[in-house]
Amino acid sequence: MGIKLYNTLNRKVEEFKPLEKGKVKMYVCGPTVYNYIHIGNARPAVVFDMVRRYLQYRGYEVNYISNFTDVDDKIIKAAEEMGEDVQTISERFIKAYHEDTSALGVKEADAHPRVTETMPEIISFINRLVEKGYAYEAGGDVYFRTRKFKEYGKLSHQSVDDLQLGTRVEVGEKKEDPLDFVLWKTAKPGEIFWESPWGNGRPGWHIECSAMVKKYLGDTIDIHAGGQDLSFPHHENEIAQSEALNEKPMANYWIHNGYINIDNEKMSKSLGNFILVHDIIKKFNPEVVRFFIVNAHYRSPINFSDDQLVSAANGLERIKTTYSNLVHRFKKTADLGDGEEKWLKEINFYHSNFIKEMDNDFNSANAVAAMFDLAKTANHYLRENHTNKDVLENFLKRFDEMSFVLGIELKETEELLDEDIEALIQERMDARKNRDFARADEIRDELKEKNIILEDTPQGTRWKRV
RNA sequence: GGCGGCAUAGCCAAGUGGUAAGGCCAAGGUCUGCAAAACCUUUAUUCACCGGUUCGAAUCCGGUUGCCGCCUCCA
Repeated sequence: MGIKLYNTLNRKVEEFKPLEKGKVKMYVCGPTVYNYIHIGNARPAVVFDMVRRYLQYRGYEVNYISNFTDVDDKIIKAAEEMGEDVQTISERFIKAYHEDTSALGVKEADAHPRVTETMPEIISFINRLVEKGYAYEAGGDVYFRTRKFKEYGKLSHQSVDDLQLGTRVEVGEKKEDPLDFVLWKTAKPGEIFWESPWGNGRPGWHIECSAMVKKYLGDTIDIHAGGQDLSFPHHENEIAQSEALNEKPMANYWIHNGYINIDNEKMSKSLGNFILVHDIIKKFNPEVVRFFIVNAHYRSPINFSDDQLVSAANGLERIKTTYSNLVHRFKKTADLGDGEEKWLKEINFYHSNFIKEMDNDFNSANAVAAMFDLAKTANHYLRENHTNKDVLENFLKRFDEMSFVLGIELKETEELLDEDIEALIQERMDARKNRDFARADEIRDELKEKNIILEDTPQGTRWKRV
């Protein structure tokens, strides 16, 4: 049994077969950097990071590329408004992007190419499209001749004639056909520009991804990913550009994540109903935000609200508590418990459920359910008077694997107690032995004020910071 | 107008032909010196509605209603 995934190209769940055995070439469309990212932008970063982690966990070597659009109309506009130059703006928000996504447990891509650093490849790409007759220059702009690419619409399953009905034709348009889209835009006076065979200008939005994919991964890649709203026109245009030039499929699998909604409406900048990652992680632990995201299937729309995050926080806390209880017990256990086989079998059962669910189009919602099942089983085991180190270790190992794939850290940061606090815990233990519960409770309250929670167990008192 | 998605308990969310996962919240109980944590029990005879196919449907087909998205920048 291998990995299956839903391919937007044919709207079917198919078996994943990489181009090269054991290797995956993956490209994820990244952000235009003119603002902090909101939760909706964070979703693809998180879910495709999870996809990558899972592929790695399943033994694939993943080459993962994600771009930054660091020059385009919106950044130029933002630069004008803020009275700064384009590069200052994009640098600032690239840095912010890395801070926000890394807080959410997203690992860096193998490369984060930027438009401004890919200019020669972009220009050469356009040039070759012009040579092949797929593109034409018009008044300093260069356009892609959409109708010439016969398979246009194959990703979004639209026919060019239906598309045309919805296309707005602007006054003064230089295009031969309303469906044509821009590859190179001539610079207006005062705007940032690069020199090209067609005069000073900058690339259109779609061409960068085609050029970057070719540069970093080659003509055909395994997985191309992005938000659902990119499937048209962005990904459709990428396909047209790349396949017109390379005459090979651009990607074998196209995967798209669903939206994050607020009150059942798409979170978007224009509606003004967005929540910045930057802000929400001041209110909630970032891993709670990540847990909330992976708790749903990546293609389902999810509604975002504080209540949902509270619910996610409580659920995550349960798993983390179980994990630290396992660690505590592991440290205290020296004896051997009975019935290893039975427990190992259960651990194995839930672990293979986890794999089975992730194999099935990365169904992390069910994978998380398997993790909860494992937690329940672990809690059952922890009620045993005698535990076996081997069994405890197996629980921990499986939790570690799941936590790697989902990108949720279960390990507590090792913080040593101050000597004073250590002494207080010891004093309380003595007081309890002497049945001086008033003093014992006093100490517990005192520590609670310092955000240290004590829990008494047959194996001694364990503590945690909250 | 074209293309597509969704509707499952108080809330969230899996399940796409075999008799409703999981989480949160709530109530009761067990354990505990008291707590905490945990465990147990209870919580949808039912999956928007109406028909149909089938031995059998939340799942397939037809229709109805409501909500959402893409077709223009958007993750």
